[in-house]
Amino acid sequence: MTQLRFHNSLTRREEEFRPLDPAHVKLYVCGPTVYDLAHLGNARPVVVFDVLARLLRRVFPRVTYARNITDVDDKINARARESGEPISAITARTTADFHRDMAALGALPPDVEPTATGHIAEMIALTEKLIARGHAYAAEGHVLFSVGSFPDYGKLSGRNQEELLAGARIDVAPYKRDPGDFVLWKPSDDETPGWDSPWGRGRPGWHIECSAMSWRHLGQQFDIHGGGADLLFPHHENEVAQSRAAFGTPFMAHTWLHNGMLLVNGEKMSKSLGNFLTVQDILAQGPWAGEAFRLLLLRTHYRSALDYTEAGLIEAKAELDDSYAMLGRAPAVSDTPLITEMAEWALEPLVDDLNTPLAIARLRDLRTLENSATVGGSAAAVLSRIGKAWQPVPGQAAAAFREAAAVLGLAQGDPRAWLQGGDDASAIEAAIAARLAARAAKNWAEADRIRAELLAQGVVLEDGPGGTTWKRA
RNA sequence: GGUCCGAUGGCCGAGUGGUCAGGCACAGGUCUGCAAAACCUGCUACGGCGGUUCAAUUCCGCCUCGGACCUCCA
Repeated sequence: MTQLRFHNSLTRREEEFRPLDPAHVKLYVCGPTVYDLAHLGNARPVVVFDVLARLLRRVFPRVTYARNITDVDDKINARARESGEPISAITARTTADFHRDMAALGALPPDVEPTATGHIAEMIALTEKLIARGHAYAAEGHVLFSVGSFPDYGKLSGRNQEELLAGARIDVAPYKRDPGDFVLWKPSDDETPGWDSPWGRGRPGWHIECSAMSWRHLGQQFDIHGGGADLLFPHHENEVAQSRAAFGTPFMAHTWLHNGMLLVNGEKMSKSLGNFLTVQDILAQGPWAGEAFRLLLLRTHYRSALDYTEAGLIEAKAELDDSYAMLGRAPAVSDTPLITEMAEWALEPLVDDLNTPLAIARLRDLRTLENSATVGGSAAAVLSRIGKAWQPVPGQAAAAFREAAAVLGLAQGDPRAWLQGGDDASAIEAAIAARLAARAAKNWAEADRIRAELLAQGVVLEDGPGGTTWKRA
């Protein structure tokens, strides 16, 4: 079995991944708070952990991937007050938008997608456990987690409690015993969503929901917990404290993975800064944009910061154009050990902390191998560089490319649809036929005029030995 | 102020104690009626200063710059 390695935020080291149960791997990722359209930064963990889930499914017999929907939150309440739109309408619409946007980025749905409002009972149960074990206390209608009761608090984010307080930009609520204590449950007035609880009508704090939902769907302890690096503290730190303190366990998730931030113009994209681009903004650029953005995300290692640029998106599109063109040329072939070997080679970098940039580079090598086989040329340079003696016949490297790219969720579409999709193409075909006639008559001026005319319409012609093909620019 | 991360060629972006990343752009070539596409070739980089070492872009220290986090944040 393939040995995966991940950089574990908990230990700050790369380590071998050993599932608690190799027959059933469990993954939890923090999902969106549904009050507004997903921005580019929201998309990064979705795409990154989608690749992780695909990889895990390839390696292990069973994987459960849980990603929550946070549908109770004060930002949602605030949005409802501003707009007058009912909360349930906001969350339902935003959830649907989220699903649509993530599907456009090629992200498969998680196996389970629990909602916070669907797990109020579990949150209350967890809070009761924490009170019973002396890790939480009720005060003025609130229930607070007592960080002083949990010695390991700060271990995940690598800080001690004194440090946390030193530069804290917070007003400490008077009912807190310790400034670091955080809310598990808080009271709701009549205008605010609330549920009956042992502490009166109220609503959960932010962090408790993930502890409750991961517990319900994955158990007290599970393999991997993922999310954005900005969630490391306080969100994940608090989750760990809640879950471990409630269950008396030595860890919550064994491995913690955090994706780096997506920047725009060198600055973190965030709703509070107002400098965010939505996934919709990207998708509006064309039917190619979702997959191009996915490729853009995966061309940078998940733990690094990624500075989004328009030029990068265009470059990603061009790369997909080339890949689909290659796939479109390649003949269909039956499976062979060589195809499997080439695909495995391309995917090999993923086992080392999800090195998608290197896997993509290898995909490009497979593309070159295919092109040299089908279009013509020498594969010697590539084979020499990668130290392989492969001699694929036309179609084989393309098949390996497809198989490997599937794990990245890329290049799975119909090449013809990618290159020639859009409006009715009959006029283009007619123009090409007219040009072929002109060429046959050696009327180069007319042939070139037609070609220029099509180019002005965004149609690029390519004359090959098998005839003239075209694609939209 | 505290904690952490990063700095690679015109741009993007892997990786490594000593032989190659890769892509884009650019230049030349093969092919083509000319192009385009494809293939080939070139473009020999690792922020600064010290240290360890036979050898440092890679390890260590300091510095500079950038970014993230310090209870809204993916």
